[in-house]
Amino acid sequence: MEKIPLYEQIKEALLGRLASDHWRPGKLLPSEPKLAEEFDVSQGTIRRALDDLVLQGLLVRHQGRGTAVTEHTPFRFFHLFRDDGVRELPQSKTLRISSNQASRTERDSLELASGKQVTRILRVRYLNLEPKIFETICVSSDLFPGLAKMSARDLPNTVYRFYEQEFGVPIVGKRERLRAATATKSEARYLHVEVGTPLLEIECVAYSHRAQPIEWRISRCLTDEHYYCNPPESA
Amino acid sequence: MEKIPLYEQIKEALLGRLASDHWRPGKLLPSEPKLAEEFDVSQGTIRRALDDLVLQGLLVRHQGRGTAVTEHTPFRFFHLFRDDGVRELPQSKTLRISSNQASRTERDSLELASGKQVTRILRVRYLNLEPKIFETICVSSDLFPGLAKMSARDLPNTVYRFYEQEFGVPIVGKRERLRAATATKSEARYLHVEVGTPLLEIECVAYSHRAQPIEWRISRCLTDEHYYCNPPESA
DNA sequence: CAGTGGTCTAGACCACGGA
DNA sequence: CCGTGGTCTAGACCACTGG
Repeated sequence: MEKIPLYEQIKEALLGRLASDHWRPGKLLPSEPKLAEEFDVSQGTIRRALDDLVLQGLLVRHQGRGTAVTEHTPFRFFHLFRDDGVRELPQSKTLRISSNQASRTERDSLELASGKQVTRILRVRYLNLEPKIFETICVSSDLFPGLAKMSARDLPNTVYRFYEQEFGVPIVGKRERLRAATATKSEARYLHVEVGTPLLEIECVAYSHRAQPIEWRISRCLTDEHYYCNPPESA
Repeated sequence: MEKIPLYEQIKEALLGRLASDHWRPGKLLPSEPKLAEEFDVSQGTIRRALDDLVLQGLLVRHQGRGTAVTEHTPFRFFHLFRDDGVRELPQSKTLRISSNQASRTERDSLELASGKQVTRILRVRYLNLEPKIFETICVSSDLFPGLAKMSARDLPNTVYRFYEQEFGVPIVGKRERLRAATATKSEARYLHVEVGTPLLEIECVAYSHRAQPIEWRISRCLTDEHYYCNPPESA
């Protein structure tokens, strides 16, 4: 019936260990010969599986050292660049954390059953000390218990690392949809611009292993001094 | 001194043949054993080189048939989707083709020496019969001789295929920068909207083999019924 | 130095496509 | 049916990292 290649099965098995906190980011995996022995396949087959995961960005190889779980750099999923090409680390100020029943759109994006609760985060992000991004984040309350009761003050700048360390939920990919929009009254106030100023709207679903949607986010960005780049530049 | 892997050298050699019109899109390459014999390496090394080129999107494999040069689908580099997720083929109306000395920005984007000539194309693109994109295209006149003297009527809908077939210049990759903007008076007229309507600006450099920049393009898009997607969806 | 991943080989068997 | 690419093996040698 099934003719799934060995290396695919091994990828699945490794994904399982990555999904559970079996291996933490930065940690070295067993060496290729070890894995080959464990799965009872040749080293070449292990390499094929690892190569795929490296390509997906989940693993990093270092000749002479070993293969490690990728550490999240804050830039990994941040696609805004300053006009001169430099990437800046955004500072975030959380405005509000609240919890409520998921809307239709939220349920669709996060693949939730109707009636489920979501936690929403509202925040402003600063680039070079100026407010540039107005952001709404939405996650399933089930996956992030206690998040709704946190103080806005305690939420870190970059939440993906936080998701992983506090809730054991790794973000490994995302899908973004972009549109042009204009600033609402509230956005205009927070971003220090006039109502109607053009904004770049980034609607984004972040995924964990096996394409499970974790976070739905809408970022509305001032692009007077920055641009969104695809694919991300090296610098 | 040199420690370039064999498969990298082979990739280079194959790229050379792809760049010259040695092999045309859709054409089958020699089989792996043939190539292995020709380059005097093992089949595994050939596979490694081909795998890389497939990953770059230059080649396509078909089990039982062979390895072929990728044919350009009009969608390959078109990232706009209708709100319901469907991709439409844009219709284009060319407004003007002209030739002039390259500006500073154009020289930088296309890596041209100062004083070089460029050919500019101005056009409007339609989605579902409605004008949605106002586009400026800029290419080196040296690479596209005679293009400036063409009639706007004779320019096809999708130019990348045209570049390749008429001028032997294949487009294999691009880099896009996105910003939010507002419609100028001229854009407003062509797109049937009011001045100040928000537009998604896509500034894009298209590359040929070995990262040679070929085309610089600015598309200003109405995103009232469409969105830009990264990464591109399957559908 | 021992152990890691990086490259390369020579072979095997299988799944698929076309004549 | 043969030739194609797809998977898998077992082993070689090299380059790099760390102690």
